[in-house]
Amino acid sequence: MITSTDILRKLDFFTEPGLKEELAQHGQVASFNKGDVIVRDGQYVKFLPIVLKGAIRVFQQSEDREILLYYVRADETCTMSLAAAYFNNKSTSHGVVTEPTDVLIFPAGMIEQWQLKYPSWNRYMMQMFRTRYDQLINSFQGVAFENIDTRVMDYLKNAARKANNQSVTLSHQQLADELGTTRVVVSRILKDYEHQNKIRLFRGRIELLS
Amino acid sequence: MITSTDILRKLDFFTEPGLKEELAQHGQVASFNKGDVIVRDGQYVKFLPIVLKGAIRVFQQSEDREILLYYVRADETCTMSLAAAYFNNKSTSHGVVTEPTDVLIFPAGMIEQWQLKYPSWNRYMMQMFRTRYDQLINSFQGVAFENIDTRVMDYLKNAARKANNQSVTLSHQQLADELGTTRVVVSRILKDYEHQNKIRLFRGRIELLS
DNA sequence: TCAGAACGGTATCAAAAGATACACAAGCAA
DNA sequence: TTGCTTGTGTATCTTTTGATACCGTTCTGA
Repeated sequence: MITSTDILRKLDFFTEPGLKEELAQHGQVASFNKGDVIVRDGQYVKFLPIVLKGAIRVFQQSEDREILLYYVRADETCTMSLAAAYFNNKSTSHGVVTEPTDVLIFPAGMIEQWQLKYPSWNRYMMQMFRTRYDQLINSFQGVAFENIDTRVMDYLKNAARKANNQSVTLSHQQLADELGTTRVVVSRILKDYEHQNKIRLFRGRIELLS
Repeated sequence: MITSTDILRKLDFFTEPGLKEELAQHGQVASFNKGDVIVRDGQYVKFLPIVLKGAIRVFQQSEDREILLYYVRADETCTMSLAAAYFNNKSTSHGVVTEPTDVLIFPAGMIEQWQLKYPSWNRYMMQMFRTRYDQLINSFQGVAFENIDTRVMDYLKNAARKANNQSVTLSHQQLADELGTTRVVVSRILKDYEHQNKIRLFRGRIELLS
């Protein structure tokens, strides 16, 4: 079980003691399992989450297509929720937990109060907005200018680097979803890469060579 | 000539008298002409601009391609500059004036101070971040899921609506740049639309019918 | 152990969009 | 006027990607 002491130790980029106290006081820890839906399109956002452990996949959906915005990982918050909560708007995206996840949630109203009191809170928000925006630009650049084979390889290398492991556990379908294309296309490209000895394919797993 | 009184009257979503005073005190009005470069990739951002009149085109460039992020128009600020200024980073994008433009600029350092003093300043920043992010998602959706012919028509309708005019002054090349494609493709599509009696083409001008 | 789901391989076809090339017209400056 | 630049029309060809269909394999739960 996570205690408030843990929280204070963990979120140490919040430097003001007062802010830490408020985080512990107004915040509540909630745990979720893979598949749990944290935010839904059309729902009002009353609480802002900061992920302590795990990951939330945030995406938008329109008919059959979906567009991946970002993952919220440890120490991060969801800027879509932040904006929606701040303006008391409905969410325009979905947030789904992809692995066992602990989240610190607190009432939307705190956001505005903390802005006026705690510089490190402002830094945090600015940092989050900037990171998300950069990420989105990156994805955009990818979709606009790179061929899918390149994007597949970029994704794999990135995933391998993050996991610190040459082996990426992922099905072709999942990979297709991440890149906004179809399974057949991904399978085709992966097979090519395998023939070029750049990767090796297993069921549900892709291994990077070199 | 724009006076400080003008500024106070214009930016009336800044509700605190103190903030208005500071805007007038620390801010300077600068005028630019079409083609002037306000921000350059790689440059440090020491001043934050708020556009009073006109428009700045903000985009990123990589080799031959460019990606349009947004236009900064009256009452708006450039979130890329805002983030860069706040963190004392170099800019990663270009800002070019596309029509005669007046800008209120003030030192980057004010941003953090105002966050702690003026709620309406915080609202303003949040609003800008949200708007830019939504716009980028929209463009992304377009590029990812719409065919170019649809995007061309969307762009034209949008431009016509904004200008409150069925006639859009724009060359095929410019339109191609906005959409991140090539002139030939745009010409082809426009010709099709003309044959379908949806538009009429002139040199440097496109007229929407219906 | 058996059925069904999830996973992956592959072939065929079609559509979308980029690349290239060339022609001509309109506008502009010397 | 002449020559240069900008804008536009159009044809041809190729590449990339998506759509569809069908197959076998592996895994999992009843």
